[in-house]
Amino acid sequence: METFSSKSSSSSSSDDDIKLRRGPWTIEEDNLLVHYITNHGEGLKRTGKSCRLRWLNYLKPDVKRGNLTPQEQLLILEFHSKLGNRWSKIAQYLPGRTDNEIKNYWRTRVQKQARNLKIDSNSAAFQEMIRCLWIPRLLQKIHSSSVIQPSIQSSRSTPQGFSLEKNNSSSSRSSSSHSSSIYESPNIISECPKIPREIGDSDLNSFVKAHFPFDDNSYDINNFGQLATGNFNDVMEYDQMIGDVLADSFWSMDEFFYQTQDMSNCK
DNA sequence: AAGATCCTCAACCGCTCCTAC
DNA sequence: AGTAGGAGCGGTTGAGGATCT
Repeated sequence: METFSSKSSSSSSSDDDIKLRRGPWTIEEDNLLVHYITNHGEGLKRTGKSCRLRWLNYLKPDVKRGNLTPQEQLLILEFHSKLGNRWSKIAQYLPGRTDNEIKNYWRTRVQKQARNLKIDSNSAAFQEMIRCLWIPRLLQKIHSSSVIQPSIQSSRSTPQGFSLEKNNSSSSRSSSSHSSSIYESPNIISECPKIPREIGDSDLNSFVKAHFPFDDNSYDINNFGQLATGNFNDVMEYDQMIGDVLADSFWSMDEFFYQTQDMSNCK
């Protein structure tokens, strides 16, 4: 009897995955293994576990390298809010990205911002900040790059049919049977508090306290930057003003802080 | 220029779950 | 039903590169 496991690996779970064989080894498999060891030797002084990890996280041909795109960052934020620290689950929605990579991104980028703000990254307040500040900015960034490079489209899809790229056509979006909530997210912008353009640090302090009631009020408003010197409907205008300095594929909240500081300098 | 500090990310650890026997 | 072993997962570590002083 031969059995197959449909249990997904950390890096992939699409329907066309090669099914892992389980159960007793067949003569053919034994011969294949003997042939392989005869030709290549036992070789490495590594455990199977270590080899597996090296393959999945680094050597596998479809592993993507390089910085996460704004789209990918958006997906991570979105799915983390739904799934929590279930990295392998989140990785299923980012083809070519490993659970390890996503986990590292969350710890080194997202949690870093929470530390800067002196708030708990698991707190409702931080989640709200991501929803109201970070995600809308990523959406604006994605939108502005799709204007610059409208040809960027991909048929690549995630296990549940989420398109990784923003669909420029509202009609085609509405025709999809799997419309992703992520790209409905621009509504977040209107749902979230508008931050007055002309606002001093002390006013900003009050504003943030009013709209983002942190558990710990000792957050450092200086690290929050001049974040609130405009509202988010102005971001595209700002992007045009400073040129396409964000044309590269990576964008982080750090840059967000720097940009907003620059923006206030330009006034 | 050099030492200190920070940051990133690949790899390891230990636990849980699943499967074969 | 119980046990052993392997796979997969999330948390953590540490080497090495980057940046700061």
